[in-house]
Amino acid sequence: MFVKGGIFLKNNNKKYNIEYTNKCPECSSSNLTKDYQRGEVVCSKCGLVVHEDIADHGPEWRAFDKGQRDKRARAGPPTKYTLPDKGLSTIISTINRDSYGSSIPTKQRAQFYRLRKMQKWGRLGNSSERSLSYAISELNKLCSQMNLPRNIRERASMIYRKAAKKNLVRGRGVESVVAATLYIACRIMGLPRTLSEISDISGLKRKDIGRTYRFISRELKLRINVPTPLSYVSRFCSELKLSRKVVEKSSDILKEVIERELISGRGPVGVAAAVIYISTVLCDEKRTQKQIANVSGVTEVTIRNRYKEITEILDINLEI
DNA sequence: AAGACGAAAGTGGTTGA
DNA sequence: TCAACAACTTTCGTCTT
Repeated sequence: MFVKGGIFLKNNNKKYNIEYTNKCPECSSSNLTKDYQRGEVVCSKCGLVVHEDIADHGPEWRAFDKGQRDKRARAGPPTKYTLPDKGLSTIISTINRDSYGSSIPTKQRAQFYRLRKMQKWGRLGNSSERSLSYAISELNKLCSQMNLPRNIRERASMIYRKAAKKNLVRGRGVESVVAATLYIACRIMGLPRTLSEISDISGLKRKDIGRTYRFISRELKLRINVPTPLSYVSRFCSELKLSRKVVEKSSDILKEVIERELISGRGPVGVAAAVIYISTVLCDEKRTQKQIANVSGVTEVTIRNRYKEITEILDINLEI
């Protein structure tokens, strides 16, 4: 056990090791960058995503002197949208002691037992709250299977709450709304996942998730930007175990592609896949179209079509 | 044998009348 | 609401390495 800012971290925790050793397992460079917004630790030398889903253990505010700190400090953890009651509930303790620490007489213990039971019922009593807690457990399942950082989880459940409040879940199935809110949260936080990825893991149909996603974003008037191909590049590259060089090459090519307006109307995932393919060939770290197709979820044909267009217009020669 | 290529037909979403 | 349309997928035969 180690202590950091009053928080105990377990020794066997993988996150702990990475954050504290600060060495890349691939090239053992100590130049790791933490990106709390993306929830990733990236090696600046080789581009390996050393760890995803890092948590920010610090408070969400900053204080510059003792006065400010005292003013802002408060009891308890920050509120969490992933708990059904946002972590704000009062719970009758199971320890049979009063506020002075002396034990409660046996006579009254039965009474406290009944109180606890009734409070439990009351907390998760009505059906909307029960379905909310079901939705959140589904969300947590999905997120951990997809290795998504905490902030996306929080954002997704925030959106789900809004949807539930507006009665948008009814008749749509909790699972598909959960998947859709997760999809939205990923895009808002700049870590887009494709509909196919979420569909594969949740076991729901891509079409259904897509339809629910459009419905929810329209009804809640969410303004969601179209993801740029760039937001997929680093993730796909790290899944393909490609070096930093390829990532940089890809974003260089992508810049030109965007300038020449080669992406209008094209699916961003296909463009990202094609650019990565080109970069792997140019950087002598070639991956087959099939490998790239597998991680990106578009077909080889699409990669071919995109990369033909791109190489033609940008005058890139892939021979030799 | 594996990878790349491209033609052709099919699918699902968007758009505009 | 419906047809036209572009992007993308699936399938498959052919060529190259």
